[in-house]
Amino acid sequence: MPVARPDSGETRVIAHLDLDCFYVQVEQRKRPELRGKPVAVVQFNPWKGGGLIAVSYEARKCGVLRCMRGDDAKKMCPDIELVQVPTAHGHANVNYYRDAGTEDGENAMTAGEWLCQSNVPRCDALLACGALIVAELRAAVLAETQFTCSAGIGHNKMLAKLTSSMHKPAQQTLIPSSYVPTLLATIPLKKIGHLGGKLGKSLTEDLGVKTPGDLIQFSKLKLQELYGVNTGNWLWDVARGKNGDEVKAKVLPKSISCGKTFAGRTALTNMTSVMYWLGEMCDELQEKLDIDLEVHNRKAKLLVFHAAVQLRGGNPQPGKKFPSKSCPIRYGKEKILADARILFERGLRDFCPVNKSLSPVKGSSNSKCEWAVTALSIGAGGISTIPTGVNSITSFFAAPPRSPEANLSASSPVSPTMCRMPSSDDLEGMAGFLSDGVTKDEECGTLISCSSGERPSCRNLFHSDDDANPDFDVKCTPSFGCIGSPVRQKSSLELSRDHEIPRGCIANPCSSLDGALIQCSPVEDHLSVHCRVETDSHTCAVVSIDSHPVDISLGMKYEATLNPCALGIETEEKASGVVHSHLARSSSKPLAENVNPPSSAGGHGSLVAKATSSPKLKDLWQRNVLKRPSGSWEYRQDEIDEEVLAELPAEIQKELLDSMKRNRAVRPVKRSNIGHFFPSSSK
DNA sequence: CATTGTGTAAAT
DNA sequence: TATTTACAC
Repeated sequence: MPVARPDSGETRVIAHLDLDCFYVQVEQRKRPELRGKPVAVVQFNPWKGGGLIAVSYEARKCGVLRCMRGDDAKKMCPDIELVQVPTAHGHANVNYYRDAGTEDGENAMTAGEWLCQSNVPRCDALLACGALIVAELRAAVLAETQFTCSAGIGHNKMLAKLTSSMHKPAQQTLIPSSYVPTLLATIPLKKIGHLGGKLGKSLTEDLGVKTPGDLIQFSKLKLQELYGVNTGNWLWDVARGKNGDEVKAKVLPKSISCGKTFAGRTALTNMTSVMYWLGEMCDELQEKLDIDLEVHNRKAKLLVFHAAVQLRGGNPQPGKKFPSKSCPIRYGKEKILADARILFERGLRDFCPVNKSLSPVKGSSNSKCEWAVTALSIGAGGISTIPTGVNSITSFFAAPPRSPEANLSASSPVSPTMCRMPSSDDLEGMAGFLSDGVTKDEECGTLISCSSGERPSCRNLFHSDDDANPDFDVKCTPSFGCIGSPVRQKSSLELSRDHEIPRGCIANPCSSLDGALIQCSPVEDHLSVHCRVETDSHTCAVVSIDSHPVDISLGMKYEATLNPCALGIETEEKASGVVHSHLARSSSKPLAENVNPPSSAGGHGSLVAKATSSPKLKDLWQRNVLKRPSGSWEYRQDEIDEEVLAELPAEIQKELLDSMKRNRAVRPVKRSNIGHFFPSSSK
């Protein structure tokens, strides 16, 4: 069947979704009286009121910026509410509640209006279709989580990311191809990903380039000469709003680390305090590793140590940095601590002037060489799935890694094998896969990819907290095609629950709930939190609670039905217990990696929690998750709201309807399945 | 003294 | 390979 393709190479529709000042929204949901107010979330730090890590839009109007100190924010905006990240604070006042971000921009057009203009090219009409879907998706996110998000819709990742932040909060922006040159000539260069640092600066200094559009005057050759072939080509594309990056799956972290800084007078100047803090961090690291082992069945291979150290006395060579050190990792708090100490001392020997070579006397000061540690960090790298089958036998008999000291003299240790990086072949397979309209996440948002005539699909939201772009002020004009707020805002009206989805270090105990049911189903990537749970049989299970309607609190009793599919067991099993701690890692992974073997008692694995709340939400859940064989959050064309469909021009409506018929005829039953995650096997 | 703490990826 | 550097959120 002949489909008219635009002659431009770019036919993709990519959307980028981004939660608005996410930490603030979490606090506001917990304390509704904070809604509509200037609020900032501060990271714990007694110095000058802590550092701001998220700022509400009301507070931004006063000029409050992320990364200011709490005290300064208070000066600029005396009414600001500063909420501490890790502290549990619980006065639940029922005050007025104002939903943020419901107001549309004055001159914003609806997607339908914009689409009905006569001069809209076909490729941009596709964008508008995507925009309608994204508006629905955002409304669904709001309904399920109470969080607003913003979105950008464009022909590639770069444009989608760029525009997602243009009309925050709670709005979305579509970037038609015709507007790209104007936009690129308008915005600061640093708004483009990877140009926010030194490369962007040198571009401005070397070439006087202030906007991405300024780059267009330089030949590909010139850019290649100055910045290398790869970067040169990339820059040449940037100038034209082109970007070939594919929407890739969010994968599990490949490393886990802990770090702390000791600024100014808090710097550590003796071995005792260094060992104290290293001990804390090693404990924390080991706990994270335990969790990763339980949840993902993975182990790390490498221990990496880094510190920032100042030399006080002697001859502090300017510019010399404390070296990073690494060694094979040995699991266990004490072992990690012992090895970290060795790595630290090894670094000190390299770092300190030779003539002052020191071997710090245990537990005493470092009188021989006056150093001050201003930062410590330890990490575990080379994390990969534990080998199974035959390999597990060999690894069972393999000698565990020795301490780094032992390694000095002994034969070479087992060398850590890093995770294989995707090759270009992989990426090619992925490209075909993606053009089928399957969605994959990236680290800071959800990207939705759909191509003409295919069923657009999307998967759930992943959080990001980057919307600090106060200087980013592009006006919304009709020709720009700004498409205002959630189309289906109404779907949030009947929500009156008080659920909580903590994330990251916001792991406060949540408000109570009764009768929460934890139901098992395969986990996809979501905004999520893991809870360690004690089952009746004293087995530790780790539960991954998803971004679905759910209330979780520490100490909460739960009942769980363990999904045979997710756990690799034959029949359904029951488990119950108490939520025991919040963990601070969001997770996302292909379904297959989520399968854990059952343990001897009770079993453990990743579960999805589901609360029995309002009928409306229950319906949402059932429609969007339970019926999906893979648990993915797929959007079916024939489930697009009729009102949304009606907004489209007749021509597009017809095309959508036809394509639905085709899909039904060709694939009567099949929806998304996990085969999509394995492009290499299908191609 | 003071943009923390994490994490990825590529260069060297 | 080990370490450093750059970048992002």
